[in-house]
Amino acid sequence: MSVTIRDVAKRLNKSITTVSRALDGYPDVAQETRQLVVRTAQEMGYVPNRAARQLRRQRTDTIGYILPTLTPQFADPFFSEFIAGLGDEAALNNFDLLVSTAPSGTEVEYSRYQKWAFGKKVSGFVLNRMHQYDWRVQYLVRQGIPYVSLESSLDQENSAYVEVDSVGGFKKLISYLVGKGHKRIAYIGASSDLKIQLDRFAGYQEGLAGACIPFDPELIIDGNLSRLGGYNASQKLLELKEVPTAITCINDLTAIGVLHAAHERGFKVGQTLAVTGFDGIDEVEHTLPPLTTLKQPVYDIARRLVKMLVTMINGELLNERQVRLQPELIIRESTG
Amino acid sequence: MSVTIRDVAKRLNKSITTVSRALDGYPDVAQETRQLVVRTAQEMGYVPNRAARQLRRQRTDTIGYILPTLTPQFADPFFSEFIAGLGDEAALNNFDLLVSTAPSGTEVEYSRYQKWAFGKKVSGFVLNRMHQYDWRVQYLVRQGIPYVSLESSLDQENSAYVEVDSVGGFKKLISYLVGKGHKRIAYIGASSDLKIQLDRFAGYQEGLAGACIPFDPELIIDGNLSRLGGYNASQKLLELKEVPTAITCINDLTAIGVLHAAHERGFKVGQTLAVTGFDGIDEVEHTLPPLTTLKQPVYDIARRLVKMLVTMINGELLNERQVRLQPELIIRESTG
DNA sequence: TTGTAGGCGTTATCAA
DNA sequence: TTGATAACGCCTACAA
Repeated sequence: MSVTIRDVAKRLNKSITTVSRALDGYPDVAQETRQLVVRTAQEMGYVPNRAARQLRRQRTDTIGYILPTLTPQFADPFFSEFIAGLGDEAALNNFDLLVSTAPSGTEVEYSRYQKWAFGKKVSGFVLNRMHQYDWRVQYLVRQGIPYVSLESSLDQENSAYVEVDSVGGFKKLISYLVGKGHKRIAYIGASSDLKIQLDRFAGYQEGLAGACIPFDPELIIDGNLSRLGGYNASQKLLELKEVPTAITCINDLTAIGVLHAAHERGFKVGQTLAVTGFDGIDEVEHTLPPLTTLKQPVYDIARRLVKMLVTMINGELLNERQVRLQPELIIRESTG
Repeated sequence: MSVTIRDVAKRLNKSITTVSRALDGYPDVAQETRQLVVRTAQEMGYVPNRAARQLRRQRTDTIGYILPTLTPQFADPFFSEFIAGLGDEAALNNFDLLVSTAPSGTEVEYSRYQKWAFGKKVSGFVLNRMHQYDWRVQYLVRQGIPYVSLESSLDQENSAYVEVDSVGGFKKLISYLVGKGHKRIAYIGASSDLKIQLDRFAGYQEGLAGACIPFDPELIIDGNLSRLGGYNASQKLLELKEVPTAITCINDLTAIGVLHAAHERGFKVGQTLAVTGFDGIDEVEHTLPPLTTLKQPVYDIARRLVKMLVTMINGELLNERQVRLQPELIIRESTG
């Protein structure tokens, strides 16, 4: 059995009330008493029992993150960095981080959220991979449970979120490609209810329009956000009678698949074909050739999100509910 | 306020005892009552309060995983897959997964473990990235806290763990390379107190010995397990008067860095230079050229570990405390 | 088969 | 400045 507050109190011949207050830094304890209590507690190795504290305080100091997976075995470096950011910032604020996974948009996902929300296990959620209309937002709003998200959804006006300016970023990217003489620019995206698809695709279209390049639906394919998806999608693009000179991708993973396919078919990426990604995961610094991409500071975003969420949970005022960041265009050899 | 067991009881004009037992599947409640209770609870959206349950039961049904990081911003696909496995299997067993991060071997790491262990927040830990002698094992054994690990350490005879046969795998790999005519085979590893370094390097040495190839210390470098580390380490190897014809790496990330460096220096990987990895992360299926590697089933391993840990926590007998798996040699173009 | 009651370890209210 | 005491929501011996 581990040592409880009662043990400490007994040892000191004090009431548990006093011990509790001394430890929690209430002002109405004698200096002397406080020091004695703190020291003794330390000596005895006392650590408050979380369950008891939570039950009494009616708050858990825990935040939840349910990883949206496409396939069970997925390996996306984006997420390990994201989780590291969440974990670090949570720890810094004396919060715990509860993690689970669930296939996006399924019953399983719903029940996971419900269990944590209703069981009062977490005080708030971090969401990402948002949909244009996202049931998670609607659900949490209805339940009055705090949440923050990476990317916004349209369900709730005043949500707190961090968002990277994908539209602007992609426009910049297209301008850059156009500046290099590209006119036939393809886009490999994802399911159209995903916020990142909407934004990045919009940026793509606006970019083309800005350069007066007509939009060609033949050049748009769904790549499922994965390496394999990019690989397959680009096969089709590279088989067109009129092959594109540039392939832009919704994320880095997709682009990696494209590089693979292009190489197999003998395209010289960076010379006869330009390829770009989005995210800026470490890995694409070392692809062959290194990949031009739009980098978002994933780790910092994760930390920022947690900080915002903690503020909300503590009932404090959030001075900046909507944070908007500019992705950084990193030009590497894949675009010549 | 969310709905409690009391609310359900009141609605049914039953005692909370009956409700509790009906829900937990005790045999001593009437069929009829049970169905009624279950249905009503469902309707009312009742979910047991975890804190209360934990406090009462004196167990947390939570397992902890503290991600060992080298740098804060790290992005290792290995971990996202590992965490997904932990999360899925935990959920399946009605356990929660608490995640944090800490730089390996620091004070911070120690205090994180201590906090979770002492605060009774987790019932057990999953460890990985083991050291030959690992303070975590010693600590947990001393505290009597259940744990399982990916890879073994020497601290405790009878630990429960899952381990991939790195030694055997690497030997097989070396034989394969030797069979292709390689004689000058380099090895990029990591800090020598890591279990994976010990094993994989041992496999490398045994492999050479088996083929009667003398060991050349010039061909051994530390690559820090990262892409950048592999990139830097291979620079040195490729500058030797007598350049190696094959470079084997402790993990896939390292190998990716090597591919990058080799390409920059004009080596044709797969022709004038062979490169191999270890882990079998998805990403290396799409490198240029695709990478020969030893694949371990990360997702399944994670699930298996959780299953073992849960068994231990539940006080049941673990029939197989030491699980040993064979990595699968996947031959791709990077070795010709 | 069902209900009563006590207590898990804390914190908060109130009185001393 | 301190202490007695009552919850928080749940589970479980024990009684009915």
